[in-house]
Amino acid sequence: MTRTLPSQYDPFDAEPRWQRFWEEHRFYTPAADDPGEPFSIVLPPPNVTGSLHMGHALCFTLPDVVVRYKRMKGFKTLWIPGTDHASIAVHTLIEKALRKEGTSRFGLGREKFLERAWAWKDQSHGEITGQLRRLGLSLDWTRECFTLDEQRSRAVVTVFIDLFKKGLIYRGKYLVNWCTASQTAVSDLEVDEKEVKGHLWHLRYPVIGSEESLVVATTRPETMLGDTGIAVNPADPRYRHLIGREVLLPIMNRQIPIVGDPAVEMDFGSGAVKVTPAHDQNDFEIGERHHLQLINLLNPDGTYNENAGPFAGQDRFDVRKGVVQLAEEAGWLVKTEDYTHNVPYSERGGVPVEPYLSDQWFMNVSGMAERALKAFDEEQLPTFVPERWGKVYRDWLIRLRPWCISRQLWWGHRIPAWHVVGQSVPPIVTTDEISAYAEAHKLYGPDVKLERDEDVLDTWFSSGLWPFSTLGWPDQTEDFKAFYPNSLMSTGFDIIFFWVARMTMLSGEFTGQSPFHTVYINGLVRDEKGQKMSKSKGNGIDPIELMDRYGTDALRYTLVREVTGAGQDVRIDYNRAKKESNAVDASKRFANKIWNASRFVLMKLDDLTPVQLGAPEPEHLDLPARWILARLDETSRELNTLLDRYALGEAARTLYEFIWDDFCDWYVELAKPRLEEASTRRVTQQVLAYVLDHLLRLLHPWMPHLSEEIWQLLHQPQQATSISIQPYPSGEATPQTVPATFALMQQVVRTIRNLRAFAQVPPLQSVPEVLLHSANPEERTALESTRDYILYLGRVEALHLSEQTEGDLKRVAAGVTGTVQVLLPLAGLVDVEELSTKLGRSLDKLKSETATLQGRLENADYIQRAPAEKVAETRTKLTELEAQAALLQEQLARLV
RNA sequence: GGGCGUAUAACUCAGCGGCUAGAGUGCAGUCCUCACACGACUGAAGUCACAAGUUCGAAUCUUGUUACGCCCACCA
Repeated sequence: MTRTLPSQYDPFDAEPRWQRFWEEHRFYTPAADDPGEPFSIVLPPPNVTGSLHMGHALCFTLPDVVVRYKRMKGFKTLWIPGTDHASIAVHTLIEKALRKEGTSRFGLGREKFLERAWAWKDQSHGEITGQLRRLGLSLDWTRECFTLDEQRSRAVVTVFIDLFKKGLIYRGKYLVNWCTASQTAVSDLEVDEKEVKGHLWHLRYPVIGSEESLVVATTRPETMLGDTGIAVNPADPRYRHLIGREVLLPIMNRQIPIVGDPAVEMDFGSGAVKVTPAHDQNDFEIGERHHLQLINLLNPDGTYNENAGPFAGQDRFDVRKGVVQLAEEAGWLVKTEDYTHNVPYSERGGVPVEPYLSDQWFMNVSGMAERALKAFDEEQLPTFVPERWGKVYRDWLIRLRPWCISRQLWWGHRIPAWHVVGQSVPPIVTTDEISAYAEAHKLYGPDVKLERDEDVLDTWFSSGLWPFSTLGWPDQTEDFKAFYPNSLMSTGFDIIFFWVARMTMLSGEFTGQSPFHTVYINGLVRDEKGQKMSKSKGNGIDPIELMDRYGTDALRYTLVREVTGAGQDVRIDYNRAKKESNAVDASKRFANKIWNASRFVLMKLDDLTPVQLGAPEPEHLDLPARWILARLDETSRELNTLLDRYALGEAARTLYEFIWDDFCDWYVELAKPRLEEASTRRVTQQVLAYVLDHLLRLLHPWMPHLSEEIWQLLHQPQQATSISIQPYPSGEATPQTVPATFALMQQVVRTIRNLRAFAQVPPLQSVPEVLLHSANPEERTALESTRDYILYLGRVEALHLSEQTEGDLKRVAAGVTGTVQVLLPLAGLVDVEELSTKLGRSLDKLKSETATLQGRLENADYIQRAPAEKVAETRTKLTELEAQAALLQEQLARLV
């Protein structure tokens, strides 16, 4: 009885089946006290802003390959999934929706707004977790987290209070990047510079008590209304004498001082700079150094306030026009130049950000950064793969500035601080309102009234705690003890600053160690034109579309296979109209190839499992069996080495070659006749079953569903188990060398096939005989031992082995491989001319090769300096090539 | 202004001191062989961007040049 399987693999049937199976049976849910060395990792939480894109698919599939490998290697493996509340992103989405409905968050109120946000989150979360499952990731869903859930919120509050008590979180009036669209502060990292064609306006301010005047250049003339100083370089001979004097600021008619500051570039513009400390970061710093006044001109919505004199109430862009017009009319506009410069835009709001003076919460991270630097420099923690990203990380840590952690939004972790109404005293920072009042009463008497701070925390505050908050911290849970620190973090290089650095800093502060040992940095996914996929460009490819067409395993395999040097970008060819991708299609065909090879094996096993068949016994093995088993071990060893180095793509390619070239094209073909013969059937079954079993395990990290499907068919397990928890082949059990005779046989077969094609013999037609000539007796013995294989694979009826060339070469197709001459006698005359050309070309190539090698050997330096083994190698090679050339020459000679 | 990456077959990419520089796709030829036409076999296809250097030996290391791409930075 044989099993009948469809001739095409159907991923759409198999994949959801195994995904449910894995989750139901909790193969990926380790207990904290399970035996084994831990291997732990957390999923970089996707934003609940919508659905996943190709970048996610790549970023999550890569670690899944590692995680599945480690689990099979016997590690106690934990991979925790989760999602991120994405404060500003979700907030912006909801506000956009409200605007369409003709209202705003202020019209709706905080409570209703948050209801909307939670509803949005639920929907997006459902979509995302569905996609994560569809990708076949071996996540432990029983431990799923959300950055805004109760336990994670506890971690956030704990950290906030602690850092506040240490004085590392503080509140103050500082210049922040203000997004006038979402009316919140944003961090430096959330600002994108855009090149904009603007103007450089030169304005003249008269120096008081002098005939002189100073010309300043500016790209934002409207800010002159808030100027409180002029700065020049103290080394500048043009202006040195004016330091300490004052100019009269037009429009506002304010007297403002001229100060000397080395930050001023003498070569740029006029060499004199207007200083607006409340509206420019540089100016703010100059202002601090020289105790200049701060005048805020801006309202949160981007209009100018009462400090703007005649321009109060106007929008910032209108004020610019107004000021320029006034300057022109009054004659203090010296000139206007076209000027292309970078303008900071709010990443989320899409409008130019304004440096804005406001009350914000900050985190002083300098101490934490120092600690992270020390861990990196002294212990290589974390270790970056590839290494070069470590430098990027390091440079960033050195230049860190205080982190603005407050956002004037509603969706997020509300800051746990209560302000005392009507009193200018420090806020009370604590866990909840009741304890806030308790403390307030103690400090300020029974009548105080408190108001909770309106702001929420930057999203990255909670993400920064992710490696340990997901393990239950601040509680000292069993999970935390067993699985912290994490073994690996896999993420894109674009968030090394946003995220990786913040995790290492906060982890150092709160857990005393690096949150993870290794950081694996993956590249971007690019589209068919090589452009970065992004929502704004609309060139994203939905991974679901590719999975719908080709199956999950095909997509996974493609993504990983295309990743070569880790951190390199991945380009997916894609025909948008047809929704087709050659690369993914190739992987699908690989999957189908494996399916069919397995189908063949299963049909030939007489319904016996590998266990029932027993392992192949070394003493009964023939050459092909010894060869494929040795190649299996060799491949296993290579895969282990490569995977340990995170060379996931290279490992994928190595396995591909083994499965397709060695197993399918050579071993399975040779197994066919041996299965027909009673005496060799059993051992061949054993080898086929054994190799299939092991190659499936080798394959499992990349193609979990396909490998599981076949493995289950092969083993017919009586109880629920999974290939994903079977040992990964190490290749160390039988470290045999690959038999060289097999390679000789392959060469001869290839040459025969080549000659057949040359003589236009159809693939299925047998040729009556082939003559092999070799002067080497050992080689003849080796060839003799592979006679059957050559006959079968070459479709030859008879093989004549001899020491010397014989026969009429006008009636043969001839070729040479190594030192073996292969002659294929033909029924008719060969096209002598064509054969001569062909052989002549081979000979020319050989001769140039030979010349190269000869030249090398004639070089005394080479003999002296190159390693002896290389020299010996060259000699052997040369002898071989010369013999080959001689054979070819002889053939050619006999042709004419 | 600093820093990084990439340039190899028509296309997408491997190889990163010593194999006759490889794969997949595409192309050409022969075949629907009882696992697979999502397949088998065979073939054609390359000044390894350019230049100089180091080395016995360079696609591979160094320097420079060119082209493309990315990151960081307070020249108003």
